[in-house]
Amino acid sequence: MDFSMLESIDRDIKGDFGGFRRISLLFITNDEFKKIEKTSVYLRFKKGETILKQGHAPTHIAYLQSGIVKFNLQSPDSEKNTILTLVAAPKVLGGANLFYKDNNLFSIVAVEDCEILLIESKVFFELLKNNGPYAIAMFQMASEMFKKSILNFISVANKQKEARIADVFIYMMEEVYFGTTFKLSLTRKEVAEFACCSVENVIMTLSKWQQEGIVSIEGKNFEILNLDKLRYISRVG
Amino acid sequence: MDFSMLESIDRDIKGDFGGFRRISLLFITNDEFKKIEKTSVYLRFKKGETILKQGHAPTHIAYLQSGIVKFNLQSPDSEKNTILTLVAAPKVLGGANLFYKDNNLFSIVAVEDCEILLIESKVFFELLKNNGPYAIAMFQMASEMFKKSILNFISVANKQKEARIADVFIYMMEEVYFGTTFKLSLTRKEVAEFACCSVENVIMTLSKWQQEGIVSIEGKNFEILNLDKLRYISRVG
DNA sequence: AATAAATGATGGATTTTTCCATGTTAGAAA
DNA sequence: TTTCTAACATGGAAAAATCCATCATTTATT
Repeated sequence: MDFSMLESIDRDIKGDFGGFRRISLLFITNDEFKKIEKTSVYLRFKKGETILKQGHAPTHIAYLQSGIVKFNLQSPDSEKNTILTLVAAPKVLGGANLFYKDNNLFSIVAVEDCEILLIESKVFFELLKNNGPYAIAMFQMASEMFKKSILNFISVANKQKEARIADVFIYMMEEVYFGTTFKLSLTRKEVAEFACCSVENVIMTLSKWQQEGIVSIEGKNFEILNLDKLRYISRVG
Repeated sequence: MDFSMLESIDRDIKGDFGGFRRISLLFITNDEFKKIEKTSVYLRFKKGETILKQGHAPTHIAYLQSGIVKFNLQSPDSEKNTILTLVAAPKVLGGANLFYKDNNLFSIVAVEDCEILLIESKVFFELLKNNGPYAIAMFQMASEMFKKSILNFISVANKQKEARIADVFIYMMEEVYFGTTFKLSLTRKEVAEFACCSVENVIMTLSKWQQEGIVSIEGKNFEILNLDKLRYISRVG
């Protein structure tokens, strides 16, 4: 069961359902893919727009072709938001929503302009039923995202604020922006929702890091200057 | 996609691979099930024994026929344990481990004596490949457990200690012991690892609840006397 | 351009939580 | 039974994190 080929998908394909078509055609036929194509819509979402909504019936699967989204969880009892994870294109979105048979557990919201392929769940699952390997491949993609949530859970459960904020920035470097220099898509408040702490804590920590020369910050523009130190904080902080 | 029939499995079947056979035969043939049977072992685990170990290759899938297990996560950086969730029989175990292609993300440890069916992953996945609906059903079971972890995550991320401990006891009542009176399988330390707080906090909270008449505690024997109040604490505490 | 609203930033008081020291009790092992 | 170890229990000191008030800056709206 080696699906490592899934990991080296070209990030630059535009239109024509791009990467999703390519992944899918490893498992299903062109005719089968046409069925998906016919009942799918290709949409653009602006920063801030909700793509899939928490609590709604999971009528669609989303394929993120370009852009960045957050998995956003609104707790029923309070007005507090939690960001489960950030995801950069290209990915099959859904995570737990994908195979969870009740209503969507969380919302998926664009934090950068996104190109999204919305696929009807019914059609998609019909294909999965007839194609075990395709189903397993999709499960494994979903499991990867589950793993990210679990790792974030460990971080939140066992580490102190500073280490958690460090984890958030290391994650963004490695999994979202693919580099140490980036224009942050999240507000300080959203970073706090991701690291599960107060906004003040994020701001204070960032100021401190800047003074110590660990990061360079100008508004939304970040550069991680001392990754080793950041990793050290993540470990012992 | 209605798999509601999975939810009404008889809890009292013993031996002969019991419930797992029954679930499986909804999707696969008797001959196919024999393949599983041939390469599987039926084992008993004593309280405290590890069934699947974190970091090991996922060579086996476990079906929990009777007993209670914890999903135990040891953070790599510290000696701290986190209990992701508690699971009572009958269930297909594995959760993320089940479909996650790398090493097991967490350990599965018996907190009560257990009867376990250990199935070779290879054989199991061979069947899933040839049977989409079976694969989907198994993944949905795994997603249920994922949901539990997510709900626990929300609790830990947004609530204070007392509310989290309340959540743990409500969960145990509803999903593990199926009633308000039970002999707790976890030590106070383990409850702390589940609620992500210190042992002292658990002990103090329990004493307080006992004084307020919310619970009755005699060593390991618990009775929830005022569930409404416990739910109230979970909400606003 | 003017105004409003959201975001970013800072310091101190308050609250929450953990850590530490100490002691008791229950259960396992010799 | 005795001894030992782990679990349970409590209180106070120390640390961590949030809350609150205030204000500057940026962004969006009229």
